[in-house]
Amino acid sequence: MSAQGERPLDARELGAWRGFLRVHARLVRELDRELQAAHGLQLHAYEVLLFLDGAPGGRLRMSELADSVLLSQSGLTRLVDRLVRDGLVDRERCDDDRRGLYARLTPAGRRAFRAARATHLRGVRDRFLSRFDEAEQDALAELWERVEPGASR
Amino acid sequence: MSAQGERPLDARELGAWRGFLRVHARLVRELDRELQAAHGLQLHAYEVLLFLDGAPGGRLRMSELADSVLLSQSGLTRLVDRLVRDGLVDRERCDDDRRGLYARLTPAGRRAFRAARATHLRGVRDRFLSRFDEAEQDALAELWERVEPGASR
DNA sequence: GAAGATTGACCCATCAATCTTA
DNA sequence: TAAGATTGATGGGTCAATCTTC
Repeated sequence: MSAQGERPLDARELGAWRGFLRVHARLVRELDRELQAAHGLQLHAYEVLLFLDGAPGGRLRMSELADSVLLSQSGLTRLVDRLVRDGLVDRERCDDDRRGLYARLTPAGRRAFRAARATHLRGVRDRFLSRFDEAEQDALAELWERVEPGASR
Repeated sequence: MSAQGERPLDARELGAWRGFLRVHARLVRELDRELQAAHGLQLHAYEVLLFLDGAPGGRLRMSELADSVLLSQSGLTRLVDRLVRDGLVDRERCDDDRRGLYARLTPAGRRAFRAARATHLRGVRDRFLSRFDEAEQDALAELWERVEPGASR
């Protein structure tokens, strides 16, 4: 592996690596704009709502959310600030551990998420998933697992 | 495709899509930190140097660079500002079209790139490419092409 | 003292407007 | 009038420091 470090990427390696970067950059940009245009929601905001929607009582601790969303703890705090400002989420002190806070979906947040979901699912399927058959989707997930165990969970 | 939009992602789709997002988020963060720690270079800055290093005369028009790097035109201007400030790049007016500017690698920029390259190549291979055999790398590149023609070029 | 969460300072990226040359 | 590039305003993200509760 030593001198390997010096050899530039060959065409095959470039295709696998740069392709990954380019596809990610374009897809995320497009999905973000699409969500923003249709529902005034950022992609990260959508993900927060998604996890809250799936959680019992529509609420989750800030620290749990931070683990799910691809964002730092403080980044999540700022994002939830905006969601609270927009009335999609509110905060609730934990009863058992008064250091902790829940972020909780409001009825308006639930509606916003449900509306945005159709747009987003269509976007992800049209631009990404529809390009692969089932075996290829499984293969991709398996590759992600190899790079980062738990990534596709 | 219509009602499809409403059906949440199944386990297979989730694995392929969320895995992609998670792996990208972690990899880019780690590679960026690594480059920053070892050479004071940001990942985007590395890419600029990479393209300049490969260009004849070590220089490229700003607009050409913006097409290669995953960055907006103005984002590139700011980044090159910083590289100029750090002495790794300088700017040169085009002779034939005086609206245009070249960004050109300085000797220090060339040295910085060569030094950073070993670190970065090792990082990309260790964390990503080494997880796949040659056939899998080809397969990945082919999948990226399907999502975005030219992505792996 | 450590964990959960927020805040202040700062960096980086984008959009729309602008300036210059073609 | 359009193309190449930069700039001002703004939004969003991170780190390190801080506050509160365990």
